[in-house]
Amino acid sequence: MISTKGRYALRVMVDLAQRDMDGYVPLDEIANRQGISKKYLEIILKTLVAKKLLKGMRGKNGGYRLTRAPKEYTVGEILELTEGTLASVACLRADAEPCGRRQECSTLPMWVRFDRMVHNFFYGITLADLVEEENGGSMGQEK
Amino acid sequence: MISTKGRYALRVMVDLAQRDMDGYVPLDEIANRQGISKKYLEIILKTLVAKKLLKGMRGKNGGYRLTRAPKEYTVGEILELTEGTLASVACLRADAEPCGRRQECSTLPMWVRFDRMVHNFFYGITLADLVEEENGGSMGQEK
DNA sequence: CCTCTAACCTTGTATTATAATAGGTTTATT
DNA sequence: AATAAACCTATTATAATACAAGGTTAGAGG
Repeated sequence: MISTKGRYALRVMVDLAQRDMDGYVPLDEIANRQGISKKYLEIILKTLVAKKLLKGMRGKNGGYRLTRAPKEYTVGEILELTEGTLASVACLRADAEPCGRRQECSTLPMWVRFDRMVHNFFYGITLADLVEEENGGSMGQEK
Repeated sequence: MISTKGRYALRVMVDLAQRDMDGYVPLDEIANRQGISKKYLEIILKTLVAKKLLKGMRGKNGGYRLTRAPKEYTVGEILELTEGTLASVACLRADAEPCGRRQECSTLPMWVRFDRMVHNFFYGITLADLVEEENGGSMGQEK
């Protein structure tokens, strides 16, 4: 399950993508609009700033803004960053200790296929897609 | 992330599917073969027995066995049962309290699509598929 | 009938993650 | 100088995960 961390991060990114690029949007405003705890959001945004997905500006007229165009962000990178990993099982995490049952595991091939599918799904969607979708665009080609 | 509960359950089910249908396989044997804590497995198998995916038999020559043919089990039902839900986000769980932001949520449509994809993936694989896969069968049509 | 085996049942517990809250410090702007 | 807002450090309540311990019940075989 994707936790609130990743989901909130995504919603904030879409929120920022919707209010243009010029000017900073203060956390207070985002938190109120999205109905998310201000203090909790602060923690989440700190990560996004650290990883350069957002730029933070202090003082009056300060706030946060995107560092790239919406279509240059994939949902995958945002989730992976905030959730720590997108891996569906522990043994497929990047930091996993090698599993001795790799060769004989009856389920590993399935998990690998699943992981690939998930990765392709999330890395195939950009922030711009989500903004459009909300504006009534029929983003996708269900498959 | 799928926890050990679901992953172990799956591995046990495949294990049982491999040792034919006649006779019961004791937990001790499964736990040793799979390298899983016996006591923890007990808890997991209890659920599977309660939901009639397995039959348990006490006493000498007792153990566990499948109640159906391997191809009559989907991976989806096994995971959903042991994990509690397959939903990728809290607001899509069956027991979720209705979210007031449903209409305006910029990410919900994406989560719905993702959920559908995950559901189709896991409900499209049977125990029999996993057994074959392990025996060198090239189960699938990568897409 | 007695013993053994193995499922079943109840309880406890260490560790970790989640989802925050509280309060102080620094840096821009007016 | 005052104010706004990001930034930083620490704490915490709740829940889930992944077990472990020990006792109870029900079949099978001698």
